Amino acid sequence: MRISDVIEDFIKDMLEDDDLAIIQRNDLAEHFNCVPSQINYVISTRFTPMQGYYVESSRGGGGCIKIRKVNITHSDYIMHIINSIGNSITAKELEIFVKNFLDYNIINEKEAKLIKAATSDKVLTLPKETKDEIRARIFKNMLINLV
Amino acid sequence: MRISDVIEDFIKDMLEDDDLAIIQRNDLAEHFNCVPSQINYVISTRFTPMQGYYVESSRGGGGCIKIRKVNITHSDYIMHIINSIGNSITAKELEIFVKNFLDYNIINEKEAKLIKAATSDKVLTLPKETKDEIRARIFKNMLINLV
DNA sequence: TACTATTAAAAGTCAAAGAAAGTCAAAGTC
DNA sequence: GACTTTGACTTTCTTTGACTTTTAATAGTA
Repeated sequence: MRISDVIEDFIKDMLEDDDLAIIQRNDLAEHFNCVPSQINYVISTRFTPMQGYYVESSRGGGGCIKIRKVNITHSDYIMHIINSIGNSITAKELEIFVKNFLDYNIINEKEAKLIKAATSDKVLTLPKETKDEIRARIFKNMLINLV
Repeated sequence: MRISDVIEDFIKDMLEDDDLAIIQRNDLAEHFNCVPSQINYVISTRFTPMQGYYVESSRGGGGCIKIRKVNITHSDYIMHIINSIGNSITAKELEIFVKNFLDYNIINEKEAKLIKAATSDKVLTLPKETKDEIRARIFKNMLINLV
């Protein structure tokens, strides 16, 4: 079994007990006898937002990595939408999605406002193509966090 | 838990009871078994005016440090923050603001998540400078929509 | 008593050392 | 060829401590 898989399982076991796993990168690396950056590798390949995890970390003395499992419930619809969005989206297209979410009570008015605020054309002062790409990234990431 | 966090919590607990906390640097340092300048570090990173605190101090015999929590309305607070943000902000700086909004119940967990999701480094795949600028624009626009 | 000088008790500053985590590309595996 | 492992190097944040500055308290003096 690959070391990455072992570490993955270890963290997932932690998340069984509690839906917040707090690890210290160096300790964990030492525990599994691997280099610290291996932990980064595991996290970046197995604990991505798309896979339903939310990761935070802090450096410096006492620093650590916090991994949360985001609860997947009425999320199938959202996941479906996320998957259907390519790597680029216009403000108009996005608005239609948001309207649908509102209709289906997946989000409330305030959340709708926030999404539009974060993705509006006014705010993303970038060349057209980059703009639509960044907008897609922002939108998807916000949606994942609504799951 | 880091000693800085413990001290931060200790002072914030004091501020729960009364919105003026008076401490003596050396006593506090001794109480937490750290060097006195650690207290300065905590104050300068966690009790800044930007974070809604007002700090006064006096030296010499009987000297002390007084920390006040400044209480303004939510919308004033948000406007104040918006005005204080330049045209560029890092993810870390933004996170501190969001943490404070949460502490003051200006936003809820879900909204905090949305803000972070929309402004995270991972999402804004742009050169450092542009990234911080776009982040500031997104953040401000989201905040305006919270007022 | 009032005024000055001294002392000691605070708090402030700043940079070095230490403790994490992050990045990225080369090397290794399957 | 794609995924994994490794390690050197970077960045960020915290802790520590030596040194500085300010000022209340106290002692000394006219």
